[in-house]
Amino acid sequence: MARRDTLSALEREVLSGLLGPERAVAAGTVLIAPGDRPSFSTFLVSGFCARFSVTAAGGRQLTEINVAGDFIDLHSLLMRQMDHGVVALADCVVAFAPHADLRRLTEQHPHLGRLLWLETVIDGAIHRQWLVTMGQQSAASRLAHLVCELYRRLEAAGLASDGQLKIPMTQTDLGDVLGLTPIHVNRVLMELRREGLIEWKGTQVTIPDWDRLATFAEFDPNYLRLQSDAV
Amino acid sequence: MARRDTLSALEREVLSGLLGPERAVAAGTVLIAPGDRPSFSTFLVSGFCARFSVTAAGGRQLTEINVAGDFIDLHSLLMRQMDHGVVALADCVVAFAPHADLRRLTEQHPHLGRLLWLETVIDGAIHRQWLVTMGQQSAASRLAHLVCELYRRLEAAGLASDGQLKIPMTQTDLGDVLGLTPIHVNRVLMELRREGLIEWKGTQVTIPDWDRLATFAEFDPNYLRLQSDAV
DNA sequence: CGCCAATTTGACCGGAATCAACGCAGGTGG
DNA sequence: CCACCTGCGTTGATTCCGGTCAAATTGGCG
Repeated sequence: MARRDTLSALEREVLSGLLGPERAVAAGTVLIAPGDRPSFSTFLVSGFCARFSVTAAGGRQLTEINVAGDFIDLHSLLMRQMDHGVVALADCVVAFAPHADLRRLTEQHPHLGRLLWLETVIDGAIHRQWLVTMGQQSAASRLAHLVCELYRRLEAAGLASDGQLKIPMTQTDLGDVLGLTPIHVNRVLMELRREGLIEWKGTQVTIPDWDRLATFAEFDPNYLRLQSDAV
Repeated sequence: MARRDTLSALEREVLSGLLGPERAVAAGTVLIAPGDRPSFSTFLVSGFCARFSVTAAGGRQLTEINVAGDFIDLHSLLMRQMDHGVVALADCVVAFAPHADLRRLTEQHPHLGRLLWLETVIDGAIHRQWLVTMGQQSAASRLAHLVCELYRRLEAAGLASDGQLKIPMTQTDLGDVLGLTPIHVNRVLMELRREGLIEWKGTQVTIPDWDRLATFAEFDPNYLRLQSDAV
């Protein structure tokens, strides 16, 4: 969160005192089920997880990917009952921040409170951008856009550089993000490989030419608000 | 906002002091352009407007519909530069709340601040639900789902009842919400009419059998958080 | 080695886009 | 009053992206 605005020493101390002990979580675990009423918010220390909703037909839609450094259900402080679930896509380490402490923080440290608010607002901006890609872009552009977004976010977290990133997701997971069948994800991925836009082997992904991929994906990082911006 | 939690007399007074004079806005006006850095947030007194993004190919995606009683760019208090625009779909009346006043409010009245925060969090929940319908549902279900959402939200605002609501949107607008061409919106709408799920004449929409429509749309109003819930 | 999950490939199908008209109302001006 | 225009809604013919069904291949791991 420190990358969004400068923090005082006191503020840093308050933040670090917020989180309880760390806990390891295996890939595939449902961290929070839809309909839950958690009394704490979950901070993702490391790993990959995703917000999901399930439809009557059994389909699963992932609505956001969370990476190390994200609060994954901060909004449950305000919206008591979860409208979606959170699943670990890879092995994760998480830590919990009790809602009571978070609420006290917002009252005693308004600036930190605004930073937390900003985090939830950025989640909304990510959702909006995904809506734009879902409604207006081809399957290939959508996949490329997702890779661009993950690269920039992982880079900001110090987990990606030199066009290299790890995406610990199966093609089925990707389909659940993009609203595609895993078969079609595969076809589209092969197409991106043929075009030389992307290399993808296991979880290791390489972007040989960022500008070409970003252009193809119509990716504009503005919505991620990765630069510092006084709040 | 009063419908989300009970407010004290003082809080009601603070809220009502927040808004400047009202201003009428004609249908089609772009209230806020993408990239703007507004110094105030806009409250929609009456009318219909929508958040939108534009793609390189000239496509327009609407990412949320706003109805009377909504703050339409509250998040610009935190996220300075707009990641999207806001357009009036019908004639509207709006009023402005300066960011400076909003910020002071959050510091002096934490409970009201949390209610404002909740409003932005609900925007996120609406975005997530739209992502689910975009990724997992047919065009017909998506259109039905949109009608269900608008009905419940207009009902909460006292603007719909008895299965009757006004939706002042063209089929092109609907296509920009659903990610469809206006031609296909028309075909899908005719299908819903044939099935007796919906009547639609001009802006006047009738839902003859709510349960049947809600089932068809897989609509669960939970995400709208229309009931009161202490924050 | 054998199992199981994930990936890859192929044949075929269907929903939505595209292109092209046509109908219909409200408004405007001669 | 009627000719004309314009935006919106409706319909049809055709194309194509992505889904479905089925199966083969790869690869990690006990």
